[in-house]
Amino acid sequence: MNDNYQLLRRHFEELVELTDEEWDFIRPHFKDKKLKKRQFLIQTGQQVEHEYWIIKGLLKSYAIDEKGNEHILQFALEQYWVSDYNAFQNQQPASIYVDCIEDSEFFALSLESREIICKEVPAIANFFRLKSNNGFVSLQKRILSLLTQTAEERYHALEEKLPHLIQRVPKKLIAAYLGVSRETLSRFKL
Amino acid sequence: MNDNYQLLRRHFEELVELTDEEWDFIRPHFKDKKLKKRQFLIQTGQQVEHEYWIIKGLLKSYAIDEKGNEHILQFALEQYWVSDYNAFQNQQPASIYVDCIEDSEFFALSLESREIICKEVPAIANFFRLKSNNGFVSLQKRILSLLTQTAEERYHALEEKLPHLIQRVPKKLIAAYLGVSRETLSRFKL
DNA sequence: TATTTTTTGTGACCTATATCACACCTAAAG
DNA sequence: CTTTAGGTGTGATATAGGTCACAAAAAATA
Repeated sequence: MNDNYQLLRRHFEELVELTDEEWDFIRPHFKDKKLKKRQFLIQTGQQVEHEYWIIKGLLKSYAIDEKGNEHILQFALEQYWVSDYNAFQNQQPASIYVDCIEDSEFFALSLESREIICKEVPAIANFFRLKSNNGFVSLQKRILSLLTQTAEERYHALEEKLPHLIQRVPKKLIAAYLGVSRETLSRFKL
Repeated sequence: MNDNYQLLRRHFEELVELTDEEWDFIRPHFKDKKLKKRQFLIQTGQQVEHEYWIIKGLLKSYAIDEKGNEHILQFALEQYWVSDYNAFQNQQPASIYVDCIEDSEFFALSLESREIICKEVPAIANFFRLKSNNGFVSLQKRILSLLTQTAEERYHALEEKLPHLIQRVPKKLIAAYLGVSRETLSRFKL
């Protein structure tokens, strides 16, 4: 339990420095939460009061289109942050789902808590700024991959980037992430 | 000229509050720059020392694939920020191009300047954090549109979001942004 | 104005990927 | 164990969209 907070502190310290006093101030703002496989962290229409840092487990954030097809925005692994950021930041009803692919454990941070710790501890504001910048860059890369690569090339790129993930989740979810049908995905590989 | 700085100040003040002293501190970090149509702001391989706030004009940021096709990441209009953020933040060689679709004018902010003003003026750190969060959310929406919509649906969505833009740039650039060939784009519309 | 370059439309044809249908297999649940 | 629900592979066929080719229109430049 305590170890998990240590993990979180180290996560912050990958990008910024924190004094013990600063850490003591921010630590209580993170609330532990656990969910089992197939349980929802966020559902469309709901208010989104938190963002979550994943201690253990695996989740997916996704939208469902009119035809009922699932389209995955993000696979969220250990040490990742996840939420419906549009809903969270702009305090609007959620427009995506987030649920657990495996039993998972997180730290929940509310919007008020985030604003408080960002205000009181400039290093944390910087952490979130840098984190968000990195997230922005990752999404740009994904957009370029959707614009420039074939589904098969995207599959191989993912295989290279997160080899572990492909073993860990059903192929149909990989397909829903890559933007290709399960059948077509099953026809490439090798 | 002075007016442009006023515009920038107002742009910051859409998200955060600034005192006159804070503004006087940050203002000199923004350097005026102008380019004409077809000139490059950033080219692949170059070091990227600045991000830019657009006072006037229109630019595109894009990648070129092996077949020589252009894929547009962003159209950057007045009041938008643009750079190769991966290259800028991680101080790596640029992997995209940014050039002017129209004669343009910007304020350039160096990475050092950004870090200085973020450190000295917490409101500015917050501004960039919020801005980056919003950018992240926009890119997520674009990814979802690429995953869930047909090219024609994406065209109509863009038409609705930025009607003005469609008049302002050649259709082949709209096609390069939507991820569709110019011929196919020319076949929908109405 | 004349001339070159860029943009746009449209036909003919091709290809990646979607969809539907079914069989098999594996893993969880009773 | 046995049963049920997911997960996976593969054929047959349909379709959105790509590619190539050419001509007309519009815009930039001389």
